[in-house]
Amino acid sequence: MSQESRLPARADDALPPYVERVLEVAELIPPGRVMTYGDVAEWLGEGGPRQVGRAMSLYGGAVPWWRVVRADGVLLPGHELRALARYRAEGTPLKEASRAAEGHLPRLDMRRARWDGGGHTEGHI
DNA sequence: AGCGTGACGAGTA
DNA sequence: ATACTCGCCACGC
Repeated sequence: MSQESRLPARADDALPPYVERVLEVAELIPPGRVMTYGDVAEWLGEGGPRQVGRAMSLYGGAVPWWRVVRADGVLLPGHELRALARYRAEGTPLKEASRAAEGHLPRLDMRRARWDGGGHTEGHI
């Protein structure tokens, strides 16, 4: 046929395959732990941190988005307080801001909070 | 087709 | 700790 029959594809049905994979990984992260965008990308074996970030920004609302974070532990801009409430409720390791940095929110203690998918690495869904 | 932008990351100064 | 550069890749204009 002349046109690649580019079907309209109902936007409310299936998300892009890559996005679905990203969201699944996000759901695997246990409470109290986090994974960086780069970790998720590496775990999937495809895409990069920015692609994971894009997927999360557009569709992350359906999963525990606060468990997918930046590698430097900075809280998600625009959602700092919402994320912080989650971390405190889950007991996620935080690094309190120093006195001198008053006004700054705490950052995640990546050394302790980072989760590598331990135990899950066999199935990858 | 180029160019700017972004829920990134690592490196350097 | 802050600022800036580069590499990365999908999107929108």
